[in-house]
Amino acid sequence: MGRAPCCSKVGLHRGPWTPREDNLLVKYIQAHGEGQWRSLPKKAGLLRCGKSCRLRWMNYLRPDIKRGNITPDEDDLIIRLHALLGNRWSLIAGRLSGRTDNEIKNYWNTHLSKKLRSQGVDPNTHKKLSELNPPVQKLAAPKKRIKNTACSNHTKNKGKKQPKRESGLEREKTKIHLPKAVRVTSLSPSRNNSNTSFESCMTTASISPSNGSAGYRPSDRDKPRPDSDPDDRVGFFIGCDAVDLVNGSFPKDQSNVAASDEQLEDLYEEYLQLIEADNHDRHDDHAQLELLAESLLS
DNA sequence: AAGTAGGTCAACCGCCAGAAG
DNA sequence: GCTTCTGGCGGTTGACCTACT
Repeated sequence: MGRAPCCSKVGLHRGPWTPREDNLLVKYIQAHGEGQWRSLPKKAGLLRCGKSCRLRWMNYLRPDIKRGNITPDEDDLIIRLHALLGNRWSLIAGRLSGRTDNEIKNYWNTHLSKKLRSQGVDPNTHKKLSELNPPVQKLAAPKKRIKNTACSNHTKNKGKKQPKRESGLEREKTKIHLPKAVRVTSLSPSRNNSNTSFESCMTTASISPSNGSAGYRPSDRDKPRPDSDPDDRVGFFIGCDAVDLVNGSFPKDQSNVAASDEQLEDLYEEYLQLIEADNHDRHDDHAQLELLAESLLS
């Protein structure tokens, strides 16, 4: 059955988003919530494909997104999750609060795979290259550039397909710093449910610890993959992440759970402790991660 | 200073599963 | 039960950036 394109591309804007478009999208979602992506552009006054709007929101404009500054702990977690889950970027991103699958995927492709190669590890199999095919090691890319990663992501609007480069000031304008939020309501129990409004996301925004790294898990991403068990709804909150990593199990019914701010902060603390403990006890955690992977993939 | 090669990452594409009609 | 629609995912692209020559 042929599938109609998600939208007619005729007359629609493509390429990098302008600050104005971002603004329109954010304002619309603030007012009406996420969802209904197909009709959203028209209602919001955007000449964009709904899919493009969704992507822009999910990967860039969402208030709970943490951009750049991927910590060594996150590095390590990504590598180990990749070893267990493979290229299941959304699942991996789901274990890292505020990170998007796109960011993780890009980060993997541009940094981590090279890092692994330079360590003599095949990024696909996570096995020693020497065990697989010794000559391949020469593929390890030499680090030529010293990059200021502190602002590598969100301070640059590296417009794609832009006819002309924006000035530094102009680029800066597209940087949108919205308060981080923690979503505690499940998205889209049904397609017509627009209760997952921006407001509902924002009402719990204050629970993020001041370091700004706690928070929301992209709930939709937790939707079981087609090839995974229906019960594999992974942790809905970052706190659940901690629980998951520690126990290798998930709360049975998360869909309607709304943790209190205090609970979430506690759970986040637990998460941080886990990361710290991880440095001391990799073997135990690896076993826990394997349990996690099994539960995700079974 | 100019040219080049390679890195980065936002955005796009095609496909799929599940919901809705 | 079938068709269509919608949202989501992973892979890929390509404009832009920047270190190097």
